[in-house]
Amino acid sequence: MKSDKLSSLDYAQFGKVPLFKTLSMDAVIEVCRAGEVRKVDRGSFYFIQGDIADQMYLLLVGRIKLTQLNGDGQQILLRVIGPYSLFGLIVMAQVEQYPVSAEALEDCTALAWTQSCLMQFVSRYPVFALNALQMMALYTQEFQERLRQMATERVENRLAHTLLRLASQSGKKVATGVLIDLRLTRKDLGEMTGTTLYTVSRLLRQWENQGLITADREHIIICNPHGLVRIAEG
Amino acid sequence: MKSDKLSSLDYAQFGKVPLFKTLSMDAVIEVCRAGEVRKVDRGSFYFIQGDIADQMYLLLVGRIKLTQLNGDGQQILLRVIGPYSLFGLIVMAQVEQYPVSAEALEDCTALAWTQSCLMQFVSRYPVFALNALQMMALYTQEFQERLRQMATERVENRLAHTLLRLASQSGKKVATGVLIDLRLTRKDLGEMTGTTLYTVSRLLRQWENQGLITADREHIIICNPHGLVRIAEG
DNA sequence: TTGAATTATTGCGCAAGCGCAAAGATTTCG
DNA sequence: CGAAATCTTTGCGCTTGCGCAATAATTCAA
Repeated sequence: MKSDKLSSLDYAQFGKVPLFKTLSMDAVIEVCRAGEVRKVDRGSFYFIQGDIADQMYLLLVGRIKLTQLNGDGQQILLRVIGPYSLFGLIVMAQVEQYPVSAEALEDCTALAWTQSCLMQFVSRYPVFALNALQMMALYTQEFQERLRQMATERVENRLAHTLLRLASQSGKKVATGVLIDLRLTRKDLGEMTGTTLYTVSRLLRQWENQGLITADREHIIICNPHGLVRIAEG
Repeated sequence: MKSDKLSSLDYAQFGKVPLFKTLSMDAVIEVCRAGEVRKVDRGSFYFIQGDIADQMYLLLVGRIKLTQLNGDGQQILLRVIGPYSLFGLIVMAQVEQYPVSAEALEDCTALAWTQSCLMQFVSRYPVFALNALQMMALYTQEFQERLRQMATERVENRLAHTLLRLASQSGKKVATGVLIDLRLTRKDLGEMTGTTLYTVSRLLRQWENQGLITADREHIIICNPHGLVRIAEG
């Protein structure tokens, strides 16, 4: 991992990061100046599940995949994030180890802060801790909800929910619908939904035949969101 | 729900609540004095999923079941808590609505604080927010883990995990093993594990025949934790 | 450009576990 | 105490969706 000091960046974007909410622009600039720039090549990891949790990151360029392994090598994909998203937030909660792995899907650039650095900012700007709490609460809610879906809903409902969530988190409007441009494989979608790549392939094909989506190899376009919602809701 | 002011209680116990970690005993007493005592009968609710989230609670007496519903009335059981556990922590994160329901399994007594009251304590004792963040991070981790288990493991593994988790959270040592004394029904266990009461019944019976557990109607005793771990790990 | 690697599709058989039904056990409450 | 309610067990048939295998399509790298 190469590292550097931050030189000149578009500070306007930083203000929109939820962790910095209600901070003055001066404070935001001060915080960002204190971060180290860290670059990681495609396929490499910012951290691996079980590593000592010592740094929190703000992604500037690229895409990151957050995954969790179990004992026998099976993994689930928890989320895929893009620029101006935080990862490793757990560091603010003073947890010992990262509970997930963060893999660069493309060549990535991120800002990194150490735990002690973050704690200094917390004592100077107390709203920092409350913002972090708010973000963590949203994660808890999301995972509770996904857990409930996993426990009570069938694969087709869950996959439809996954597509809709991805579309709302990072979908782009195009002529024929909403494009999910995350280069997710059938295996990735299976790991997000709790099923196999075979079942994902069969369902996507079926929905494509029904005109609900266009499932090109890596670009999925949702043509009929309403129809997909009906499937998601059972 | 009847309510009252706190009169005389065993303050020593309050010090052990994780949210109050590193607070002076004087501060703990001040915080607890500010809470209102709220009693709820067995079968009633402190709050229901979707209610405006206006109060955080510290359970003093009884047991509370936290559940989440989905659209068609199916529910999952997220956790069962006992005395000196917090619930409704989400209020500190300034989230609009409770994402779960809190049902009294027995006649219960709890201390309740309003959001504005909590925010005052946060500004006076900044470590409050960090402690809340830490607790919320532990929840996130637990739900991530349960999500992964739900997605990748089979029912028998998950049920064994559930029993082991319950034993470690609230098990009591008895002559023949570790007693889980939460009066959980087969349906409750099914809702925690993501399966049906039938499958729970069959598995418990099977494990009882193998001498791993004693599954009385409402008391489950784990006689052979090691054997159960082997099942949990596959 | 060509061969290797990765990803997607689809047929097929099978196992896990769902869920109805019926009977029995235990608890609750008037 | 006795009736109603709740909880548990177990047989049985059936559905979901897993997962191997073979093939095809696409991408990557040299």
